[in-house]
Amino acid sequence: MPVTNMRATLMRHWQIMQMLPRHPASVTSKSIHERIADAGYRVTRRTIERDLQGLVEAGFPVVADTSQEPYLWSWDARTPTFTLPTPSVSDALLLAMVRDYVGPMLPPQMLDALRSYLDRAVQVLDSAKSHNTLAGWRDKVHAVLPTQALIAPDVNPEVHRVVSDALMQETQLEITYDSMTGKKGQAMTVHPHAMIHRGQMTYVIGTCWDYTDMRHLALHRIKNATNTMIPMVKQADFNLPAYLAQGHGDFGDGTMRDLDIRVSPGLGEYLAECKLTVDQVLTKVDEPKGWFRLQASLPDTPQLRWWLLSQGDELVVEANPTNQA
Amino acid sequence: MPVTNMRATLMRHWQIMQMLPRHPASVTSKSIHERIADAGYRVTRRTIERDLQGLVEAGFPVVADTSQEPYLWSWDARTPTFTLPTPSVSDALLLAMVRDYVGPMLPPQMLDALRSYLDRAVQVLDSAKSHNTLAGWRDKVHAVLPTQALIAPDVNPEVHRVVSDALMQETQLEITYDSMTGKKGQAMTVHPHAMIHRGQMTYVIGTCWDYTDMRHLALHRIKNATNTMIPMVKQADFNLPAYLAQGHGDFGDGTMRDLDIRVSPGLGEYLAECKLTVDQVLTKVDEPKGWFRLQASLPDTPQLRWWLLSQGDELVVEANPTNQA
DNA sequence: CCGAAGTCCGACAAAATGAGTCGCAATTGT
DNA sequence: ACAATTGCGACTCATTTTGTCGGACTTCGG
Repeated sequence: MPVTNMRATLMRHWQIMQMLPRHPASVTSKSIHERIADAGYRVTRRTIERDLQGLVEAGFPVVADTSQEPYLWSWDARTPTFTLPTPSVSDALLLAMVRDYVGPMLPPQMLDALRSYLDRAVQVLDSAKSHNTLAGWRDKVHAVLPTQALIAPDVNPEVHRVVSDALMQETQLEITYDSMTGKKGQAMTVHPHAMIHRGQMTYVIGTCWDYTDMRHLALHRIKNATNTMIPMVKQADFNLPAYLAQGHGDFGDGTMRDLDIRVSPGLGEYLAECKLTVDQVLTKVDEPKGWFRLQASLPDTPQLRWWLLSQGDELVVEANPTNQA
Repeated sequence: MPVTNMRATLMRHWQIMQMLPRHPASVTSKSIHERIADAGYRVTRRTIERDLQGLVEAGFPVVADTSQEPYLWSWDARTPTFTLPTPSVSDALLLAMVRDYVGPMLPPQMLDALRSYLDRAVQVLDSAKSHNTLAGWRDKVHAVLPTQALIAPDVNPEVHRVVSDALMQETQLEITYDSMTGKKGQAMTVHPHAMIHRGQMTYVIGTCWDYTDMRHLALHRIKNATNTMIPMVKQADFNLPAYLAQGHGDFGDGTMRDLDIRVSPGLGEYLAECKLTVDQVLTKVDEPKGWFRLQASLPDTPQLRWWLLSQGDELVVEANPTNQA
């Protein structure tokens, strides 16, 4: 005597689809049944089995690994990411540009994670072409990078996945590492405490073996990684924000800097619109004709110094640059 | 006599959900019926009506504007973006970092388009916390911006939407524009030819009234925009890549530059991993002890010059900088 | 090598519900 | 004001869904 409410079937299918992971991850019909039951659907296991098969027959890219029992169900590895609601045309246009724009400046693993979403946008645009009068959007939009694009080192996606998992599960890692000093393939046991992205590089911050000092391991220099599933030894006093504030990882140390600079007319007009801080003060000066004086208070970071340097002769630092508030 | 195959209903529901736009855009049951029919589903309009109502009753955030007939159907404006397959934990971790990483350096409209996707990732992580042993992922990951974050000017989302639509539909725009020279709220008729993002700013490239010269209009200076739906007058010889190559928009002009520079030990090691080009040649030199010589051939862009300048005394240009191949 | 436990699947029957049809009332547009 | 559209309740029939059961097969452990 099924207690099926009106549209229970539709919702159940929906839920099942949400539970399926993308290949190579997978789930058994049993675990789906349990989770579906937890969600309040009182149906038989047989029904779940039929549902799964039904999804396949309905044309969804759902696959079962029947080489062993119990069968392992998952979305086909190549399944594009569906999104609902479907992005509107102007959303999609923007997303297509995001891809060109951030692509070159993102670490490659980050881009991989984004790509399936962004590709969806391109799909939408291409399919909208027929409905709408979408004439060649590719020729109409362009993105210019604000920075020089460096080519990021390759990170093995498998390594990235294993390291992320261990980080989240707080388990020990076994890795082989090509150290900067040239030693290749060194085997190490790592207790991962944190992960940071900096520029194009990704680092794991952790301790090795029984040592208590933190080391930075560049992800692209890790050649193999296995998750031992042994709980890691946590350094109780480790705290990422505090650690970074101490100057590790090229962050600012939280001190503010009172900037007082003189900028060229061109840069001045640019900064009037693209502000350095929301409360910056920009005033015209007479000395170099047409120039501006800009005062602002902002965190003192290496990036800021870089930026100041990179402006060349468009910018003159007025007050003592290392003056701190 | 319904000719319903086995899982046709599920697929039809799926299709309908894909057709619904997010509020405030909307569709009528009639247009859905037509498109569903085009997709090969031979069902009555009555069935579509029932389907829509069924989705609401099933708990989907689908809303109908019944204040007038025909009813207007859409996803609720606050509907978060669903994604299928659901991102895995390591995907989601990466996406959560993408948000912190690219957020400050993206033009705000771009970020808006991404946000709903990225928020989904955070959702996944927070919900995974219970299943998995996800202990405080927020304290474990961090992203450091590679560049100084400038605060981008605000763009009216409505303006952005209208301009994008006109660009895609090739129709004329009526806008009011605050020109750089100080003239405020000037009414203009624009024939939009292209849109570019450069740094934090977004520009429409187009002609105004009956003039034939291209103008760059900064999106954040457009205060109002209406799509007249009148077909635009196209400049037949306009071609975005060619136009940009002529130097408009601060692009390179396509010429290559043979770079021959000397870099400090620190920068050299960095560049060994984060290459400027795939075929760069990096060799040790003796002159300044520990320094490297780097040779590479790459497009000559303003960004490259900026980058060269920004390295300060870490870098010495060896050959004639304006030498072109 | 054998048995126990688990898994998949076909078959069957009863119940639920999906879907076509019709007609009426309300809204919209000319 | 009239014609056309639209939404919706009601009715009916047949398709589908779903629980149950049993057989065949797989896996695992001793």
